[in-house]
Amino acid sequence: MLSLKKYLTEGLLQFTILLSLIGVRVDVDTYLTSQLPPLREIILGPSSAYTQTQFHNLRNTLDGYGIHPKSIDLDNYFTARRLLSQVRALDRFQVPTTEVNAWLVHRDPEGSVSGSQPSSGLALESSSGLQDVTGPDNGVRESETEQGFSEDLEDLGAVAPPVSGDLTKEDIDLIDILWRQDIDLGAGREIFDYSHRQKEQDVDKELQDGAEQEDTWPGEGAEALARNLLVDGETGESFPAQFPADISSITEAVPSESEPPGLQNNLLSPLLTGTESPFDLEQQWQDLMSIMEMQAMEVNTSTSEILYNAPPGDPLSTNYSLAPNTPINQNVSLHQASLGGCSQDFSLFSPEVESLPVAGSSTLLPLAPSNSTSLNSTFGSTNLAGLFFPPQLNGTANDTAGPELPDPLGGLLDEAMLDEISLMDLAIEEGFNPVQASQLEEEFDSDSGLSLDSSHSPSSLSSPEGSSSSSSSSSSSSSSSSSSSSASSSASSSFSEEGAVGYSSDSETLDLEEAEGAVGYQPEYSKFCRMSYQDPSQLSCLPYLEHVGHNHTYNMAPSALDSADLPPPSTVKKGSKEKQADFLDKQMSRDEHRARAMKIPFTNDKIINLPVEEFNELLSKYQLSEAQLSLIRDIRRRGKNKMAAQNCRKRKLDTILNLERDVEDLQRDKARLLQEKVEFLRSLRQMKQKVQSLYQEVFGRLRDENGRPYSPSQYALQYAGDGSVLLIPRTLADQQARRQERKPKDRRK
DNA sequence: CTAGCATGTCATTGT
DNA sequence: TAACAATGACATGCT
Repeated sequence: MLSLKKYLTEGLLQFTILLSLIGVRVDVDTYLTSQLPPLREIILGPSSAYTQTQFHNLRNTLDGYGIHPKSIDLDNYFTARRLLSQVRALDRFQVPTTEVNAWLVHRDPEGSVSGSQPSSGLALESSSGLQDVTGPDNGVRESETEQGFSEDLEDLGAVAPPVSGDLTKEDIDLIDILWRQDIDLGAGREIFDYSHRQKEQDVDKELQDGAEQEDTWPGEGAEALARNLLVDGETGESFPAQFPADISSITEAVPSESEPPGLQNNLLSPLLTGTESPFDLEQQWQDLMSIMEMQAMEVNTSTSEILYNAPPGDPLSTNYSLAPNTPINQNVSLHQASLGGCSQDFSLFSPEVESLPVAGSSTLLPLAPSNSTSLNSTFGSTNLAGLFFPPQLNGTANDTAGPELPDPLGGLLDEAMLDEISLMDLAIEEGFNPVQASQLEEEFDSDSGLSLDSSHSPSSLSSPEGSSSSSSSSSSSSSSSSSSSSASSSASSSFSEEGAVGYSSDSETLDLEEAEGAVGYQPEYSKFCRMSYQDPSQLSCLPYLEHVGHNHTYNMAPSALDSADLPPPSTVKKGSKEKQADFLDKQMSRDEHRARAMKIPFTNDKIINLPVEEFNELLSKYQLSEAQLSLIRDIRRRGKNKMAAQNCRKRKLDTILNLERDVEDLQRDKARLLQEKVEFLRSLRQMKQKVQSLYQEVFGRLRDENGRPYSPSQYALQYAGDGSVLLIPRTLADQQARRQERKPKDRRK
């Protein structure tokens, strides 16, 4: 199936590429949607399920990773994989590459070379560069999910150098021009065809056109482009072929002049979260497209070889007018900005991203604080710094609060803020990982953001819960956590009790219930097969017990029981009877064998499940030897203990599952609380800022008896407990601040 | 052949 | 105290 899919996909893509190269535009999506639903599914993978399947299939082919044959954990497995990919999608550029490739394929025939070419190259380079930088930075990438991609990157690095000048086909000269422009701009060809290279090893044997590809790298690259157009290199996710249309329209909207260096990079970075999310890939793509369109129309400035080697802060400071409030760290390179921010920063995805269509020039802002590993630096880069840190300590004091204006609130605010920051850092260290943090920040910055509860924490995802419910279905069906175990166990135990109270038919239902509980097949099977099993052996001598069976066949497959049951004993030949007997012997437990050997006149089932009184009564009816009695007692003890062990294990499992669920709930709560905390911190920040501005305003208007303003270095406003404000000398204010600092510390001790 | 797993069994403890 | 449930520990068989 996999090979078929791959073959179809690759073949179709190749065909499309060829058509595109000769100027025929092919809208694959049309064909797929209208004619070949199966193909569409194969190639496009419209649903997340398909995406997952593709993903795993691809993974299997890429690195041989396979799913364990046991399918119990499939749900969790898929969910975990999907979640991992989601989370890690934050620091990856995958779709942009695809997008640009697609554009190239469709753009070439039109002959417009210069206009959008830089943008494509930039996008590609930025994506690859980001990937490269991201790889080592993110520990999460160590997981299997990322291995394939890392390999891709390695391949990308190891790919043969660009073979510019090897052109052998005239009809793709134009493409080569484009590519060389990209190279001039810093984008290597290998960037474009690495995915092809990677796939080439798998596919070329089937494609039979390896020679052509090797001779002409542009064709090869274009093919790779077209492949990327539809099938993602890493996850196997497929993208609708209509993207090229959108992209071409977008690129047409881009001014012919090159774009500012940071634009592409920055433009794409906010999309990272959305583009790879398998939830609604197409929708997100459209969002992406709209954003890109807006940016492309708004920004029409200079070119961009700086994209990769951009001087730190250059794009930020030169091409964009930054809002005074926006956190900008000009020491941050673009690479780091996009990457580090994704993985580590709270404010990478700040409201500016959300409002990007409105203010496209501010899209770079979120990138700024990427170097900061804590809120400390992030805050420090804002004009709030004056509030949070004493001016004398904050070298990058903001404009509003000059160094000559000491902060009277410094003592209180600083400590409070530092505590908060340390708490935040602690929270991060405690497991609220940077990705979560950044997403959390993003979320509370934008109301429309994904809910942390539903997407950020793997354990807190709603879908995983749904899938994990399969594993915990038993627990979920049995009411709440602590009571569930007892409930589930009481289900089986109650049956046994019922069976014990009233025997005869009840005991049979008891068996059936147990059997059902143990393996989950229909009780009738065991019931009947027990009877037939007993026939040939001891029941022949004790025909009146024929209707009584034992329940030690609970783990027998129903089909086997059924087949053993079906042939009527009278019509079966002796050979088959012997076989049946052997089969019976094999199916019988040790105690049953012993009981048979000891000529115990009743079944183990009775021995085990009869109430004590009836059991004793039964024993009294027969003249049994001491050995027989001992064996019967052992059988009863072992049988009861066996059921008890089963119940115990079931209970244990339920407990574990419930604990697992509780952990998930707690993690969800933790994430929610952290989110609330961030929101509180934010509001606190705003309030402090307000207070600070008010303070400055009031202080600035104060005049001494001579009409001169008070020096902020000598005087400070002191807030009294009754709400009044006093103007006191700075030294006094500092002393009071120190006292207030000490007090809480002393309390802590 | 070994590891891991499921299940049975025993010993012990608590009810 | 008898009966039994619960459970840890170990044995056994299977994959």
